[in-house]
Amino acid sequence: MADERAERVEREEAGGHRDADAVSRFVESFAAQLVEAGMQRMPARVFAALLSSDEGAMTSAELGDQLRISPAAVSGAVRYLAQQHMVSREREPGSRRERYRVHSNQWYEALTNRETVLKRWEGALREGVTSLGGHTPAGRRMAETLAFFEFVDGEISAMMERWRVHRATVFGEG
Amino acid sequence: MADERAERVEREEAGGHRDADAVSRFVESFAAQLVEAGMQRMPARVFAALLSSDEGAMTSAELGDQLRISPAAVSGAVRYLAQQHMVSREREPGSRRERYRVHSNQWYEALTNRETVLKRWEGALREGVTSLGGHTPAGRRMAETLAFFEFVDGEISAMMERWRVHRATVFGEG
DNA sequence: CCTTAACTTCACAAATTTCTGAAGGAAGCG
DNA sequence: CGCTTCCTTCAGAAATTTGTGAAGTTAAGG
Repeated sequence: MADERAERVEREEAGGHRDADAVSRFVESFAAQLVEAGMQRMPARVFAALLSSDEGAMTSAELGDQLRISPAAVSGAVRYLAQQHMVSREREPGSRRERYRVHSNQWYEALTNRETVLKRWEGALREGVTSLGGHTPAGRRMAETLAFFEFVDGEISAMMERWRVHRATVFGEG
Repeated sequence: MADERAERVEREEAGGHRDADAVSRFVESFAAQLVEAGMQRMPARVFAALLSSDEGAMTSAELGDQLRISPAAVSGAVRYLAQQHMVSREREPGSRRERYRVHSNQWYEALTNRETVLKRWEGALREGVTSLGGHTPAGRRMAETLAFFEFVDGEISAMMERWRVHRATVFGEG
């Protein structure tokens, strides 16, 4: 308790004016939602931290410090997030430091771009239709499910296009 | 190996004309996709088995037999699936047996009806906007993300309506 | 070049999750 | 009303996952 308070004061003296406790509470609660949705704990926490940073970017050390986790944990989490295209890595030229950035409006596009996932589901279902036979009840059910995913696939890009328009009108061309 | 073959012959003699091996391969590969998407293993396997059954329904015993799992495992998996509205339970009147059914065209509606999830995300984000302050860069990023989820929320029901129309034209009013 | 800072990888300990066997009901059937 | 069948619950063994410390790698800076 005393430690946390001391740390918070220290950080605020360093120039920030944010309520570190409130931010931390948000980070943990948002991360919890992500975890419940299937994301691993560390990636979720790291992502939430980046999302709630003013820069939209943090260094490995900052992440480890705020989340109280080891450099190894940061490394693993960031590798995962980068693979999922939810963050990108930046090298500050002339430094060994790396910054991890969440591209505010690109990350949820990545979320919907689970295209990879959808495509794999479709592949598995297609295989199912083949092995069950399109004339069997099970095969027909499978074919319908497949059609649904294909439909969703097609709809999503249209939806994202509408979102970009909507976003531009509300938030301006960011 | 010999066991598997014997079992398959046995099942086919029992009246089925399906290639049990092929079905099983599909069940496992589709379940694997579901697992990768965050579902627990047993629910995923049970669900895949139901989906690929001709009836679209199986008893607890049939599930345990096909998947080689204990009644306890079936029970747990089915409870989870029922909570998620992905299967429903049926009591054959005058029997202690219970059948678990996947309503072919309702389960993926349940998938998109992760409304609950979306709403919770929105709640967490709203909290984030409040604690970060709408005037800070982080707060603005958060607000935009929130707007995205609200947008998606609204779009999904429209999309599902279009799907129902599309489905009716392709598969008939099933 | 050598030093040092920063990130990564790896092996392992700890925590968590998963599945089972066994015991405990509920509900049909005689 | 007791027997039997089926389902559920529960405690615990087994497997998996998770996060750490320590060693290794890369690249900047003197």
